[in-house]
Parts: sequence; structure tokens; C-alpha cells
Amino acid sequence: MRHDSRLSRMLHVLIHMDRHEGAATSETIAAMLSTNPVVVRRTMAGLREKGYVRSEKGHGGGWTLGRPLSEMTLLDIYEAVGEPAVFAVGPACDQPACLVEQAVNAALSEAFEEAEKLLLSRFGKVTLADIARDFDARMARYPASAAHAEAGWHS
Amino acid sequence: MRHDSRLSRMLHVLIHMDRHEGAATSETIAAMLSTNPVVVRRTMAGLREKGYVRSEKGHGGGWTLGRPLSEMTLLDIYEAVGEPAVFAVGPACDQPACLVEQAVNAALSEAFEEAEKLLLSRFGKVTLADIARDFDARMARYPASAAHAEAGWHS
DNA sequence: AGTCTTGAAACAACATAAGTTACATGATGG
DNA sequence: CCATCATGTAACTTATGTTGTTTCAAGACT
Repeated sequence: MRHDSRLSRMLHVLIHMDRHEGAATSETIAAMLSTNPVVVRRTMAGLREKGYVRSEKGHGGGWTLGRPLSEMTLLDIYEAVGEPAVFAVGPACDQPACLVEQAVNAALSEAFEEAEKLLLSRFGKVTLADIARDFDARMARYPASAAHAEAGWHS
Repeated sequence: MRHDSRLSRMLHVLIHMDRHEGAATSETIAAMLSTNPVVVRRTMAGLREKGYVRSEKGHGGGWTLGRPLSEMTLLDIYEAVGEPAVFAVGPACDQPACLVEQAVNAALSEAFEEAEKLLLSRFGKVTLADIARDFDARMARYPASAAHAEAGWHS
């Protein structure tokens, strides 16, 4: 089953935007993600609805942050990209009336819900500012990459 | 992203097999899962390799348990069906050299690995006998379903 | 021999994320 | 006010992986 990478991509973009002067166009962002501007708009639309980013049309337009990184958690962004299903494996529903199936699904659901609760609780505690700090630490450790990353945008 | 229901289905089947006299054919099992006999063979093949079930050809052939339910955990079956990816969302790999992407993926991986560890640790502690016991309790609570379920196989 | 059953390959159906094309809408700047 | 730039959105295509189906070979029992 293929991974949904929207959460990861949006986090990536938001941190770059924080280090970037002025608005970033969908095209610029798309190049950074090795993808298409329309995919960027589609995914960013969810973030805009929640106020995490703003978009402007026309000359000098593009995307800007709607609030500081310290006020966005992984959970916020996870929800903004549409709260995709966390798990790739799940209960079957072949014979809903079967008590065996019900017992099986109860056991699985219990375990899955517990793991999801832990995951989302962790997501809620990590801000994008935390990740940006980790980025700074990495940049300090690998000065060779610094110039590249310092520009904010790839290439 | 579509759910992988193989784990749930196999648990369902194994418990029914435990309550069933003699071998169960792929066709019978398929009817129980509202699916196709070939799908059953395909999925059960993984369990056979690990010794959780045995298969016999010819008249009176079919599938039988290879060991008691008390000696199979959810983790065992999860591994036997091919250890599918647990999570439907995952890190992107659009710019592997980008330190921002690396920091993002590190934060995500940490959270995911912790949740996966919890999930699999839970799976390892639940035996199929535990689920069968829960089934018994459910049957006692819903006597109307008892006759249906008592037969072991649906319909 | 004939029938039942698994084993396995090959292919079709289906769902979803991702990518693409095309065009409408709005904002800026000359 | 018009050309240009950028987002907004719909529709379509592609890619990938689970599930379903067809088909036939091979083994086992009567």
C-alpha cells in the first residue's frame, strides 16, 4: 500500500517558507518537492482553510505563513491535510453479524486505537519550530550542506 | 488509501477453524469471508509456511490448524500475512539531500516508530485464544446469535 | 478412472494518491 | 485598461497495491 506523503511534504514546505523572504509561488514550491504546482495548490488548500498559510494572486503573489511555526503542531498539519487514515491495515467487514468477526475486530481496534492515540498525542506535542531547530542543528553539523540549505530553496 | 484486511480475515478464519470439526475447504472459508477460494489459498499460504495451518489435497482435504490458538499471537499472524506496512502515511523523499526534509522525516519517523512499537508489542501479547474467549463471552450475551454462531460457519 | 482439493500463474477490477492539462478568476503594473 | 502573473478548480491520466477471477496443473481419496 502506497504511502500518503502529504503531511511530510507540507511540513517541509512550511519550514522553508519560514526561512524565506516574501511569498513563494506554487511553482517554486513544486520544484522544491519535485512535483507539480497544481498538486501544491491542492494540498495547501487545506492549510489555507485552517489559517496556517495565506495565498495571494497576481504579481508578487504566492504563499505566506499565516502564523509562526511555534504555533503549529504536527497534529495541526495532519488534520489540515485531511486527516488521512493512519493505518494501512484495518478490520475486515465481511460478515458484520458474525460474533467471531466482531471479537476479532474489537481486539484489533483496541490495539490500533491505542497506537493512534499515542501517535496523535505525540504529534500534538511537536511544533514546527521544534523541527526547525533540529534543522538548524543539522546545518551546524554538516557545513557542506549549509550554503545549499541557507538559500532556503533548493537548486 | 485502502485498508489491508488480510490480518483481520485470517484471525477470523483461524478462530472458526478451532471450533470446527475436520478440515475446512478454501471454498467454505471463502463463503465465510464473502470472497474467492483463490484469495483464501493465497493468504493462507503465508500461514502454512509458518506452520499455523496445514493443507491437504483430495477428498476430505482442506485446511486444519497447525497448533492451538493459545500458541498464536496477533503478531505471529501479522508477520505470517506478510508484515504489511502498518501506516498509511509516511515520509516523503523528494529532496533526500535537503536538511529540512531530513529533519521533518526524523520527527515523523520517531513518532511512527514509537507507535508501531506499541502496536506490535500489544499484538505480541494477545493470543487467538484470548479472542476466542471474548467470542464466547459475546455469544453468552447475545443468545439470539448463538445458534447461528454455534454451527461455526456462516449461513 | 473419476472426483475433489490445493498450488500457482496470469489477468482484470477497483480504490486512492499523485501527476497533468486546461481554463477561469483575480491582482498587479505598466 | 490591458497584458501578465498567480491562484482556484475541474477533469483526466498515471501509478501502485489490494482484491477478485479465470484457468490449468498436480496430488489424494474412493
